[in-house]
Order: sequence, then C-alpha cells, then structure tokens
Amino acid sequence: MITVKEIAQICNVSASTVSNILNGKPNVGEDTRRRVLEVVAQTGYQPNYFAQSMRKQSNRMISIVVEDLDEFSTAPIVESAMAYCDDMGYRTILMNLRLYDKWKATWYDDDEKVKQVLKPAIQELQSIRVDGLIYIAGHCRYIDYFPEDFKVPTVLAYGLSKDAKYPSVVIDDEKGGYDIGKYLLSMGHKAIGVIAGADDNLHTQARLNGFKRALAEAELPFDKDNLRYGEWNRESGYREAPYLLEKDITAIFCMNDSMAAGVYDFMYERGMAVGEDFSVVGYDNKDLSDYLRPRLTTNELPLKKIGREAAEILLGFLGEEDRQLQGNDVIKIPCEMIYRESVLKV
Amino acid sequence: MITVKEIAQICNVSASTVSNILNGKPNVGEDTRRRVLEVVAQTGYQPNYFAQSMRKQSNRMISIVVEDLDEFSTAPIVESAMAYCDDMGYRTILMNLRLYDKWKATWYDDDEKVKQVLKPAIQELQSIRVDGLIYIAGHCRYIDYFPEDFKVPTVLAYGLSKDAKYPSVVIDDEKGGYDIGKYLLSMGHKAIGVIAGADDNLHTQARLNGFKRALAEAELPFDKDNLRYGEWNRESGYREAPYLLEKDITAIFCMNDSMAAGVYDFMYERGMAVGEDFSVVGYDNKDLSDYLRPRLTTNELPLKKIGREAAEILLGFLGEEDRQLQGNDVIKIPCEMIYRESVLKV
DNA sequence: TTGTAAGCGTTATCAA
DNA sequence: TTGATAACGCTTACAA
Repeated sequence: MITVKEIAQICNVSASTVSNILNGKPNVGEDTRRRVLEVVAQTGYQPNYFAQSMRKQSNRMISIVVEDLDEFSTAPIVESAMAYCDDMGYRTILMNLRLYDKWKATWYDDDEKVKQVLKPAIQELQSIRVDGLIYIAGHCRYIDYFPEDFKVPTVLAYGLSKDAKYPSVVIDDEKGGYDIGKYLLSMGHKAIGVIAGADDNLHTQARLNGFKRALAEAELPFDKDNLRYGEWNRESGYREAPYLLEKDITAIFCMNDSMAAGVYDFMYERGMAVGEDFSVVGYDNKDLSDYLRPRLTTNELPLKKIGREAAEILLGFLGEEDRQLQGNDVIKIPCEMIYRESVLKV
Repeated sequence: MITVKEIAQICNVSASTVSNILNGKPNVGEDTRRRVLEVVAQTGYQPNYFAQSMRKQSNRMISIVVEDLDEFSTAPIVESAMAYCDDMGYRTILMNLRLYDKWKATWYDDDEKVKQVLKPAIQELQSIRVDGLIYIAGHCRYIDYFPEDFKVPTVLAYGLSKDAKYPSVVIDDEKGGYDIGKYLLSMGHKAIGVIAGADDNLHTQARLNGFKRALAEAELPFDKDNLRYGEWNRESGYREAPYLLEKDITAIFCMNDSMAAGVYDFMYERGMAVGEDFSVVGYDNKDLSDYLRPRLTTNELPLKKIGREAAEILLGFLGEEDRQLQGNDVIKIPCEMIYRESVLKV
C-alpha cells in the first residue's frame, strides 16, 4: 500500500505538498500539481482511512445499528438510510446486534440483555468517533438503552425514545388504524371484529385508537367483545378467527398480514370465502398479502420513508451550527392503503 | 474520550505500561496492574480503534460487500456470515453497493457499471486493510469485478468466480433440479412441464441439467416442447402456464416460487385447482409459498448455510500459515425439499 | 510556492 | 518491572 511519503519521494516534493494537492488546497504550483496527480493516478494511491480519521478527528461517518438485519422490516430501512447518507457524502457503518438470531423473541422485555449486546457496539462507535447514529429497532417499542452521558447525536427509527432525548421516526399507527376503520365503514361494514397484536404493544394500542376514532366519527360504538388479541403470527389469527366469526360481524381488521392469513386458513378450512362471505383487512403489505386468495387489502408500512427520514433528520442536525438535537420529536410517517379484493361491499 | 496517556497520568505510570497491561502482557507488577485496571474500569476507557489498527497493521476485520441489501436472499446470508465472524472474534464491515436500488435490473450484464460502483468500495476496504472479503451477489452469475492485482483474500457467496481465482459458495442447483425431478417421478408424474428462468442464467441451466438427469435415470425422454422460459417473476409464470397446460402433462416444475404463483393465478382464473387437477412445484421457499392454496411444495434455498460456509472458508484460510487461497473451489450447498400439498399422486 | 515539525492514540522495541 | 522513544500515515500550522 503506497503512502503520501512515497508519492512525495517519487515526485521530489514534501509530504505536505502532496497532501495539500490531494486535499485541493490552493497555493500549489501548477506543474507540481500535475506531476503529483499523475503519480497518484499511476500508483493507484489510496489514502489510509484510519490515519486520516485519526488526524482529522471527524470522519463523516454515520453508524447504523440494527437489532436484527434479518427482520423483514429492517433491510428496507437500512437501504434507504444508507442511500441518503451516500448522497450526502457520509459513509455508513452497519452494526448488527442479531438479537433475534441470538434469542428469538425472548429479549423483548429484557432491557439488560439488549444493553449487554449494545454496549460493545456503542463503545466501538464511540472509539470510531462516528458523527451520528441511527438506531433501527426490530419492532416498535420504547427504547432506553443508551448511557446517560451518551454524546453521539442519535435518531431512532421504528422505535420510540423513552426519555424524550432522541428524535424518533415511526409509522403513524393511529392514522393507519383510522384509515382502515374509515375504509371498512365506507364499504358499509358496521360491526367489525379486530384481531390485535399483543395488548401492551405500541402498534396495537395506536392502531386500536385510530380504529376507534373512525368508529366514533361515524357515531358507532366499539364493542369490546369484538376485540381479540393475538401474537402477530399466523397461528394466532387462525386461533382467534372462530371467536369473531360466530359474532354478528361482517369484517375483521387484523393488525398484520400474518394474522390475516391465519383467518384465511380458518375460513378456508370451513369452506368460507374471504371477500364473499366475509371481509378481511391486514396490515404491513408483506409479500404474502398479494398471494392470498382473494388478494389481501392491507396497509403498507412506509419502511423506505422511515429510513430516509431518520437519515435526513440526523444529517440535518449535523449540519446545524449549534448542534442541539431537539429531543422528544416523534415523526410519524403515514402508511399507504393497498386496496385489493378481500373487502366486499355490504 | 479518555486515552492511554491520561490513564497513565492518573496512575503515575507510563503509557507503555498501561498498554502492556491492557494487552495482557506479562512482566507487570501485580499492584500496578490492579491500580491501572481499576482506573480503566472507572473511566470507561475505550481503545481508539483507528489508532490501534494503524499501529498494528491488522485489525481482524472482514468486509462484507453486498450487491443489494434489500434483495430477498441477501440479509440471511449476511446475518449468518456475521454470526460466524463474530464467533471467531472478527469484526465485520458491511458495504452495500445498492445495485438494484440504483438501477433496478438493468445492471446485470453491464460489468462496467458494477465495477464503477465497486471500485471506491474496494479502495476503501484496501485502505482499511481488512483481512478478508466476502462478496455476496444479488443473483447467481459469474462475477469478475476484481482488479488484477487484488490482494485481499476473497470468497464469493451466491455467485461464481470467472477466473477461478476465488472460491465460491453457491446453491447446488443441479441437485435441486434433480431432487425435484426425482420427487415428481416418485409421485407418478411422467410428462412434466418446466417453466425455467432466463435461458442464459446459471440457476436455469443447472436446475435443468439436474432435472434432465432425474428423467434420464428413469429412462424418460426430455421433451423440449414442455420447456418454457420466464423471467423469474409472477407475470411470466402466468404467461407461460397456458402453453404448458394445453400439453399432455400432469405437473409443472417452476424454477422459482413467484413463477409458480403465476401458474396458480392462471389456473385459479380458469377454475382449475393446483393439487387436484394438476401439480406444481416451486423453488426458493419464499414466504409466499406457504400462503398459496394449496401450499406450494418447493425447494428451500440454504441461504444461512451459504453465509456461514463462506465465512468459514475465508477465516479458515486466514488462519493458515501460507495464506494460499485455493482458487477454483466451488462449494455447492444443497437445498432442502419442503413437501407441502401442491403435488398430487397420479 | 514549498518544506519542516508536530501531533492524532496506539504499541513495539529497547534501554534503564 | 517500568519507561523513553519511535513509528504507523496523515494533516496542519508555521516557517522558509
């Protein structure tokens, strides 16, 4: 690996001159510049990134920490955040905590476990002196893992800050639930069942609030008996379906596509047809929703937008003079309704 | 950020002593060690990673370069490669070329385009002096993007080396095609249609070869009229289905799940039922295959195994004395058949 | 316009 | 057992 010093020797100039040329400083003779640049090109010289950052104490680098890269929601967020950072001339370094890989779903409520894994990552990114951090949660919840004296400007994506110290970019679940309620109402449904996620989950609560608001606007009561809680998976949709189907309702709002697929499973088994005998709406717009029969009407997660927005906020802040990151900002990105054929007009 | 020098001052020792203690060197007084370690713990001292690597000229770091992080096959490969590197005490740095993000599918045959994007990444990882590189292709093909004099030990995952210089870890498509052929035969199917991928594609060719071998073993001819080429997407499955369905065949082998879903689409439209009137097999075992009705029998891509194997090969090599990376090794990882209900016995 | 010297935070060498 | 010194490759004052 060739260095500035060697370039300098070859050109019979000093290292500083080479450095100045490389960094586009003025006050350099035109022919020296040409000569040096030529040698640089010939030798394929590459600045040593470590030496550079060490000397400059700043490196235009953003660290992206993800709870698990292999979660379905993570890669798109990362991709779009990286795209924006690239465009703005920041390089990114990805740190993958692999929380699901290590512990499946058993770490959710175990802050200590997470902190233990996060700690070395944080230490490393501090030692690297990254300019900022984007923390991408694997599922939405309150996040409170950063040390008291954590100085790196940080934005949370797909998760919320507990202590209002860091801005968060999350999906607008309240509006999502509201939109689904409105749509179902507009299709003539009045008695609607809900298969929610876990009842202490933030998605669950916000989506439910939005849904209730839509009902309230139509002056329709919300019947608690029509609400069942699942665990976000196909099985729980299948499990809860019969409770709802025996009620006097015409549609089910499932808080994700997998649970909706579980409802399909149950109805298929009973010889009932979604979209004919009964309406179903999902949430997420995962791939599978387009392959169900009938294709599932659902609400698309704005993952790419979340990543970009998080990056924009972080970099926007870095550009500012006073570097005062405004806390307790929660940016809510709306979902987009995807209308397919699982809802019939009644 | 506290440094060794500061630690040294606090403890009234020299920086070298602190460094020695930190690096577990012998020949250090027991009480100095204790004293220093205590201060280190109290202050939360973190070695500066840049300074360390600069000084040591080696940093136990593996670079993982992906063509696009948001491709369905990429994240699992990355995840498992990272897991193995972590376990072996190597840190990883991910570089995302975002080829699909930038150009959709128009870069496939444009080596120059790819090289242009890869070049700065390669320069950076050379400047970082990574110990090794895992290149993860977005889809399987011959990869020949590295400069002549590229010295970083490299393993290809999900893609093949053109010049036999780098080992490659790919899926065993030949066996995959063979297994599907065997299975279909065992279920009594004799005349089988095939919807292949693009005809110059490596997956296509290998899967077809395997499929033909299964036929040959059963002394059955392969009828070229029963072979159609698609573009790996749902639409092409839908488009090619009618050509095959009018032939005198009882099953279709689709070379991926999306095209199989296209066949489902067509049959659904015509009121035919997969698994009753006709059998279909897919490939990949993407999420959707479990949600089709009937659930799709398919061949699962061993993505996690590919990532791990690639990392194992690379790190195994790094451990060796002579550091001679054996080229032209192609490691083929078998797929796993997932038997569901889309194939009927005839 | 160019060069000298110092320093970023470590660690290796060698002397004390 | 400990410490002074140099070096990794680069940039930046400042001097020439």
